[in-house]
Amino acid sequence: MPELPEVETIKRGLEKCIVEKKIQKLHILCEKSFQGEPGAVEGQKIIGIRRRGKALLIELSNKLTVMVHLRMTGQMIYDGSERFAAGHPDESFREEMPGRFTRIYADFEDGTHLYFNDLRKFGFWKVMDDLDLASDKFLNNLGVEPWEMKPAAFYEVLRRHAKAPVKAVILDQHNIAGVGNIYADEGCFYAGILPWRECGSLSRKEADKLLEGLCKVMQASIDSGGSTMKDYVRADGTRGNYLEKFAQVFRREGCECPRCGAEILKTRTAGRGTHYCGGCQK
DNA sequence: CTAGGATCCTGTCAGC
DNA sequence: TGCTGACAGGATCCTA
Repeated sequence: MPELPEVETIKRGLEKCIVEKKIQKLHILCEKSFQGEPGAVEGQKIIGIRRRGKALLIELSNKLTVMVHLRMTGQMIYDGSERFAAGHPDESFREEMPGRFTRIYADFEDGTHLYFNDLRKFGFWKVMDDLDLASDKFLNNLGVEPWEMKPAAFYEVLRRHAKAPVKAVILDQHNIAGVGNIYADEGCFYAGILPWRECGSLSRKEADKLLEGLCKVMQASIDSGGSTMKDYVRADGTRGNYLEKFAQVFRREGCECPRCGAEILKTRTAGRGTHYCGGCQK
């Protein structure tokens, strides 16, 4: 599940691989995954890559931007002298490209390729001009990046959604950008808060700690992006390891809590699998 | 305005 | 073995 740190990792990886390269041809293998005219992209040079929340924005020499959203199972794979892949952590990036799950791919002028794989077809590429960008609903309604969120503003958000569970509110991209299921659980664990607590029941101190936790777990994951990337790049297909390295509760049900030793449990909150420690989260 | 559930898609896995 | 249903979880849409 690509969340903010995974998308940032892709951005940093692709910056080194595809900036300054010219797109020769774009292959659309799944119509649903691509919005726009492939012809508007072909012949263009990639001049920069930005990220906003979980969205990747690839800027082209003709002023158009390709917005890429990986949703749940998207992967970006660059195949040059070596292979860089990041996004949804499964093994399909090791396969021959284009593969079973390749929905779009680009041929660069220098003979290298960029593949977009997406098992469940929820992700997309969308060609946009300045007007589209300025009026885009997703981008316009997106909350601020976690590290730009002021503690007072975060507390305000929680007051506004006083009856909703904490986890639902931090997952909502309108409230804060980039948090997904993994970092929502990890942030709640950091703050010692049960994810289904009503937002209105949090003290200012708890709210501050939650915001701090979200920033810290995501920053730690971004900082390890280099090693994650390296793992993905290897031809032997070793899996990226941010979950093993950093997750305290996510997919750890049945394990011992690293903080208090109680058992990590799993339940459902806000319609999602939710991992928590019954011992030290209140 | 908010809260909560259904929806989109496809592969994997548990249970019979 | 082969079927069925639950599950995965980002964002949008719909209803109350």
